[in-house]
Amino acid sequence: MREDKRSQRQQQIEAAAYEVLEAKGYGGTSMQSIARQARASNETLYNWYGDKQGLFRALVTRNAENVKTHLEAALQTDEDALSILGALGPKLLALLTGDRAIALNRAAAADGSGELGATLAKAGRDSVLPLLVQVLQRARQEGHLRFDDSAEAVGLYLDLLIGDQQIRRVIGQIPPPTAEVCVGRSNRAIEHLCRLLST
Amino acid sequence: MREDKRSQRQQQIEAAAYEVLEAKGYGGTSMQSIARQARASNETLYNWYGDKQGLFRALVTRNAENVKTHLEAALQTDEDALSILGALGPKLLALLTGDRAIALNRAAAADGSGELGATLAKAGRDSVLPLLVQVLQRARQEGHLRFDDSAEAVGLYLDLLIGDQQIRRVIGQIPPPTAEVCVGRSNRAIEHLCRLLST
DNA sequence: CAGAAGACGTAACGATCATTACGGCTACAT
DNA sequence: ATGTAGCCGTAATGATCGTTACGTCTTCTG
Repeated sequence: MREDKRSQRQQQIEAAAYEVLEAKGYGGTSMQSIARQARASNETLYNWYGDKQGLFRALVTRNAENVKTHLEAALQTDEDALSILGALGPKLLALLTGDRAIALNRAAAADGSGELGATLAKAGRDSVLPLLVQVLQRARQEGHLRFDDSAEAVGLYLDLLIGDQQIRRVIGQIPPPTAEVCVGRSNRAIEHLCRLLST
Repeated sequence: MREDKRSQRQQQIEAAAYEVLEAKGYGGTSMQSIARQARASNETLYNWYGDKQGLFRALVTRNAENVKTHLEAALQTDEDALSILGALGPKLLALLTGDRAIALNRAAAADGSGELGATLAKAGRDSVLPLLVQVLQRARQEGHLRFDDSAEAVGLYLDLLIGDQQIRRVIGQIPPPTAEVCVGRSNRAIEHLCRLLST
């Protein structure tokens, strides 16, 4: 129960960090502002996360876990592989272009050392890609797709699904996509993928 | 000749800004470090650009002009539209994922106000898109492509050509693509575009 | 050649930030 | 109950940054 309270408090702190981050950007987010927003102490933040990068590293890894969990849940069906993709796509796109993920990408972009970016990539892409490979290979097994290189097929799918939506979100050019837009892009991606990887 | 020297000096200062920016990231780039790198005075920087955002706004707009100029040059041929696209694609991809453009995108991501991002989008995408629309419509006129919505066709082309290369570059996940990679992605994009927009 | 304009180097000012430190308070353990 | 560990609020430290100011020097103008 001691651990319970602590993990609950950490969630509050990390939620506060997201609030400040989404409102002020990475440069405008100070440890003191996070502490103030969470009604926590500066000392606690440093005791728990070490330093500022440590806090954001925690945000990145926890967010990646969330994404992976959501996607794995969508995978636990016995449906047709393309149907799985139809459910997975909008969710993945919404997660990758949501306020949280975009805020983290902005933080990684602002981080000169590149460590946050590496963490973001390792925790995010490297955990999502295998799941997609699984789905596409299942689609191939079911005869819906034909390809030799799994990585290339996944890359093509991601290009079609995500495209430049993430970078445009990161520089503030477009608002978060609506659920309808996510579904639309996902359907378009599947349709095009089938057309390109059939014969 | 007075203007000559000044514009030359501005180029040196902006080159110095890029050097610091690419080395230290937006957060780590101070006006004083730029002045030091350019062996210029702080006062000069502020007299010429107003403030820090003004300097980066100048970088963004000048870079966009460069991109537009390069692409318009590639357009001034009488070749087949798809051949033009074959020459345009690698160049566009190389420009959008080059060190300069990526550094600017990082700056826009770190800028809390979103003004840099808006400038980057307006000067970049809004000036490049019409050129691509022109090429694709020419390809349609020549019978190579079939589509109703020009904007959608260009969007599809950009998704296939650029995909998530820009965002992955921005967070430091991948190095600048080689010329061969640019040509490869461009050819793949054209091939897929033809397959998707033919019948 | 005299004078003005502008650029340079340096320094200063006020603000903010990451990080550390400290005294008071709460909650759990013994 | 009493002690203790951990958290809160506040503040201090040292550094950096954006921005402004100033005296000097170069360079062009008349």
